[in-house]
Amino acid sequence: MTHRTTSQTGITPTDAAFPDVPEADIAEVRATIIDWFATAERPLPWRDPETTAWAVLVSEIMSQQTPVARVEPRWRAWMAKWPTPADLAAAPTAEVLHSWDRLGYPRRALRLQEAARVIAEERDNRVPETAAELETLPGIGSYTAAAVASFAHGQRTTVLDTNVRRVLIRVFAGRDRPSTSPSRRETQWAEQFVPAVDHVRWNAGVMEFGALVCTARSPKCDDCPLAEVCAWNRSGRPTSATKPKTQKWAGTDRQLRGAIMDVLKARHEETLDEAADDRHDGVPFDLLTAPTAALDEDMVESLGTATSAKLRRMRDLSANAERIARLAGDLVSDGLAARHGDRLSLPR
DNA sequence: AAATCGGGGGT
DNA sequence: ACCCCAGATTT
Repeated sequence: MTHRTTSQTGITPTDAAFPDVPEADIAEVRATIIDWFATAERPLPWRDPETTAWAVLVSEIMSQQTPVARVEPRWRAWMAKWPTPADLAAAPTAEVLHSWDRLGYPRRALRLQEAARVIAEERDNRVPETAAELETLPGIGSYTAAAVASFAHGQRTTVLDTNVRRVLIRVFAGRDRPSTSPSRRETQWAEQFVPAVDHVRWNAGVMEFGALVCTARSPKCDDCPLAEVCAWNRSGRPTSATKPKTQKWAGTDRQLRGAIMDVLKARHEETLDEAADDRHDGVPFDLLTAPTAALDEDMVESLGTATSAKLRRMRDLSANAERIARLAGDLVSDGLAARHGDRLSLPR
């Protein structure tokens, strides 16, 4: 017998991992979440009706893998400095990275500026409105594209971040946490929960609910308005297998790059100071007096895909890069250099 | 599918 | 110490 259960549309096949859900349950959860959101919503500045689409986009990029509470002050300063895509597009990359400071994943700052340049130069400084168009921009994947299309443009999209995935998996599938990354099947499954109307408030509300109530670590099930409907709660909140261990920090490429960034950002500040004083005559060229343009290249080189092999290449090919590598090595000498001699080869 | 990419704060 | 955070991109 081959009869598989199908959803009411007859289009989406289902399995035990992503089961069919009665329409009555979906309706109840939608209403509960939207009502809860109306009373519990955090007053995040990018939710202000006056906020531009570009400002929403910036908030989403900054929020990738970064707690919203940490993003908020940084977003305010960033938007005050570069209010439009054209403003960011015209900024020196060194200044962009310096302003990004320690938000983490500095490659996001580079992609954001690349996206700003595309929008400014090819799209008349206007943020695309559809998720498909947004996803063609650098640094914008499926989540960010859906979020910007929904929150900035009111489009009906399926916003599937870590919060939404956790809520849906618990409430409708009875498991404690989603897989590492969403499958195509999961995305299709999640689409059915997005209502035809109020989809923006659903998207924002279910995300907020995951951030404030249905949290990963200590979910507030005792005070949860979905406790009676939630499949996970009803089945006793079983826990699944442990996730793979998180990557080490000490002694890795990431730590070295962080040290390099610290050096370069400090030198960048000194460069700006000296430029203001107009007294860098006769000072030999080194990292302390390198012009901003040179720092641009070096800072970019030290980011993202710069592997330890690449750093070795930098040291060999560029006198300036050699100084950077040496400075970075000095900075972490107690850790990396001590364990690996004078090489910048690092453990994985 | 698995690796890689930062940094900080909560537990 | 370990886990998690409004993920994206490369291998």
